[in-house]
Amino acid sequence: MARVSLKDIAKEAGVSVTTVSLIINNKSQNGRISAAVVARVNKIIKEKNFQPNTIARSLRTGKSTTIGLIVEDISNHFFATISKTIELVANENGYKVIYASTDNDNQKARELLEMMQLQQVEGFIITPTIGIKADIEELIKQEKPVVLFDRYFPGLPVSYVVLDNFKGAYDMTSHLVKKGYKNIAFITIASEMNQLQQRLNGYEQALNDHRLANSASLVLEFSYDTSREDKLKAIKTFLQKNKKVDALFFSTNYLGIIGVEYMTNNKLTIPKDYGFVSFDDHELFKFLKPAITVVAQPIELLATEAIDALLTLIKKKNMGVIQKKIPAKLIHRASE
Amino acid sequence: MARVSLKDIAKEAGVSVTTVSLIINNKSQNGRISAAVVARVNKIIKEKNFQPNTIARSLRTGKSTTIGLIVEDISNHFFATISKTIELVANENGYKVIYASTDNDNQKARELLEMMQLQQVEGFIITPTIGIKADIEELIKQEKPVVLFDRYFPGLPVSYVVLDNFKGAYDMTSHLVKKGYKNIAFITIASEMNQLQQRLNGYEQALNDHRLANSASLVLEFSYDTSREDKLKAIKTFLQKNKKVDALFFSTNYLGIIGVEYMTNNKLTIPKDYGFVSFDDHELFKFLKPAITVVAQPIELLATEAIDALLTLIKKKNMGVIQKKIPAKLIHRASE
DNA sequence: GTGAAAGCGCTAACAG
DNA sequence: CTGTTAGCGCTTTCAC
Repeated sequence: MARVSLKDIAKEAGVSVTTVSLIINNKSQNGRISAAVVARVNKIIKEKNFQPNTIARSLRTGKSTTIGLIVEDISNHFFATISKTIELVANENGYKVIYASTDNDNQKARELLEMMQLQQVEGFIITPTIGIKADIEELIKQEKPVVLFDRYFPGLPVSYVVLDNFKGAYDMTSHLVKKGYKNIAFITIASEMNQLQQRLNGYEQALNDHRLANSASLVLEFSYDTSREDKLKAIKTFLQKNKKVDALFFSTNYLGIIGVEYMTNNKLTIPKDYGFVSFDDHELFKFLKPAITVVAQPIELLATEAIDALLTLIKKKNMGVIQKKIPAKLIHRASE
Repeated sequence: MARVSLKDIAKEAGVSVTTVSLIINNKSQNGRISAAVVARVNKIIKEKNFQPNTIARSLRTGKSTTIGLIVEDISNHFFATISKTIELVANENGYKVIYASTDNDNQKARELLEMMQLQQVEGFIITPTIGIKADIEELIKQEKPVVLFDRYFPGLPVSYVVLDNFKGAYDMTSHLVKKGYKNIAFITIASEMNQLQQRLNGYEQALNDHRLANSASLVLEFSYDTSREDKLKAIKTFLQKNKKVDALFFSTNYLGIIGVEYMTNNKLTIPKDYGFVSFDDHELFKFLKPAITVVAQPIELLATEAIDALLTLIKKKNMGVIQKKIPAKLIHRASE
């Protein structure tokens, strides 16, 4: 059951390899090849179960029909779901996807980029780490199709598909204000990554627009590597110092989960003691009683926008720049 | 900045392509090439930033250094985590991985298999659906390295790495018996998939061995597509009919979660009203008060065993069969 | 309408 | 120690 090659088919059919190649690539159109030959060749292809060798074809055409997907962490629900959609759409369009996780490590990100270029991927979808800006610029210079995902480098003329973090935080904060909360605390991570920064901005802007005091003390910032226990303690201290706080807005779901833990530990109830909302949805938030109101990312949409953008970049060689901010979705439940 | 080829390097260095090829493949060993030449060529390679074209190499050698990973659903935490480890180990060994999800659909599984063969993957790790047994057999006949994952076809001489579901359920049930529970209910899905079947078997065997009545009525079986609401109702009916039940053993985590919901809805407390354990761990189980005791899958271990198995199958052409059942891990928390 | 032949970039006999 | 050369399987130009 050795692999049959195009040549075998040609021999069997008594035609040249050219003819067979034209037929399998549907270039037999405009009457180039006689219908009879097409039929005969196709029959033999079926019989012998011939499948063109993708690698040879790639070598010849210079296209690998492979795209590279680099995410922060594929084992994370958000990225896993994203990947699934991307893979699906890519497959539908005849592309394979090879993927890898950076774990937010610049060095690893760079290595992965290199590995994928070696593999001659035709384009990239990348969740960039802070340190690979230069590498991305290099990619662009080489006219490789690239779309950044989840975060981007403001100012860089590179395509991206990200959530509109500012507006998401802005809307949720406004919602809280309208509900009557007067002292909304924002609990976040101090991060160079612009998504979190923009969530903070959205929160502050909303407070300003509603003429509520935007005292810095209502923002609690952790550093990235603060332990769970320390966060719990910090929340306690923060809340004891700021007794007027009546609502808690967590900037990510894993922070929100710690918040939930704080509430249970201290026998506090939602929303009686504090209005409680979080950025990013999570299984747990739906499950809790009361369920937690969140500003959620439209995961499917983000994924299709990203892969669509990449596919159009690959198709049209004119290398435009596609930059999209996708609106977040407020999901009202019962925690505020 | 056009790609430089091996030929360019050879010309630049004033040597033949063979020499360069030998050098980049580290076959310059046993004194074949003079150290001086090696140094010179390497220098030029660095300068020109030459990277061998993987596709050409694949075409020539017949090896794609790509493996295919087919899981049930990459957006599921279990498979996502598995994938991450597999990808990591594969990369370390110079392999790329292309992946896809079957969503438990036979047709889709078959298409993915075909797509990946087209891509000339060197081996497969597959979470099989019920209906692709024949396709797997075909793969084996063609001597393609294959390792089945998570489930397998008993009797088929195909490599696999799966959890020891029987023993996991057996041990948990025994543990419950030893704790003094007399009427342990087992809540599961009626499925053709042998993992769940074996969990049930483990439960029943343990009861028999401990000479506890194994009346069929202590097993509650849902069909795969029963809705959440219907499951909740069915649990209620079941428990009303079987008042003596004192412990609940759920056969998967998503069933366990519904179980938790049932408990909260009905103001039942764990473990006072019912001892409560589940197969498969979950974020929620760790978080709850009391936290739920589970029999967990050692995810990392399963993944490394699977990729290791595949890699050794690829390496040694003698096509052995590697079949492993990995022991599950009882995680004692406070729910029983 | 169809075929001959070149060549994508690389590896590996084989020759010297 | 190093070079010549024949392909891997396919697409594509050009010729008939």
